[in-house]
Amino acid sequence: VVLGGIRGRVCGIARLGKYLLIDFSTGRVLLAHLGMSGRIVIVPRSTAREPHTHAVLRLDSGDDLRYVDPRRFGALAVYPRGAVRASDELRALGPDPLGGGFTPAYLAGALAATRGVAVKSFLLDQRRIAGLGNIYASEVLWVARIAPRRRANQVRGDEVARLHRAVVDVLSAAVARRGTTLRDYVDAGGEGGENQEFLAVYDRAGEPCGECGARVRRIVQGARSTFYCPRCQRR
DNA sequence: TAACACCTGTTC
DNA sequence: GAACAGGTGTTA
Repeated sequence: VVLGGIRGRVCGIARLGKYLLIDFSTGRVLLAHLGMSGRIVIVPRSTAREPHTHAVLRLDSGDDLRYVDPRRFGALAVYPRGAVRASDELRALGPDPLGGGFTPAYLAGALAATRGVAVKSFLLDQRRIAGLGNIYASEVLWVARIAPRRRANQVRGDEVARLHRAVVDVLSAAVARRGTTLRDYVDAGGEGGENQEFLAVYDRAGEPCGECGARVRRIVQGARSTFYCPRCQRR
């Protein structure tokens, strides 16, 4: 597969929200989003090609960088370096909690600016905060002790401070544990992460809350599963 | 703001 | 066969 004439030396790799940015010495940037089932793997060129391999970059090392995505919800794009930030993909993203700009004051303002949306859905909105997905949204709210159906613009004061800290802590911990592997996720070396062993509520409906022992509940919000503790997260 | 669409694979 | 899955964009 030809990727917009990508060539040259990889001179940097960065992440913004759920987007991976691979910087090439020739002035181009490969933007990748893994969607639900995407993987980027680096394997010897002789390795048999997996089904659903949509793109391959030949590396001088003799390895291939392969983009594999059975469900095809992910995407690849190439931009000149100077045009990446203004691209359709990145233009509207909110601050990344592990980058700059995600402050308690920002969060308070973003929450207050909403109209009636549930705080769980707020956390999933990449225009407000870039990088939280369905797993971490539930985990964040459990850590912050906020009920998922709470209206975002009703979250105030000390709750905002707890929410801000929870967002940063949950994401930092997940990255430190190299991701959450429930089904598909692996890193470029094919290794799964460890964070799934530390999930408090996600995918744990019916199990006791580690804090209070109440049964974790599953509800559906915006067609996505939400998990929470009905005792620890009363409001 | 909710529903649905886009896809394939896994599990019940 | 149905329900479900880590995401997001469009439509009503």
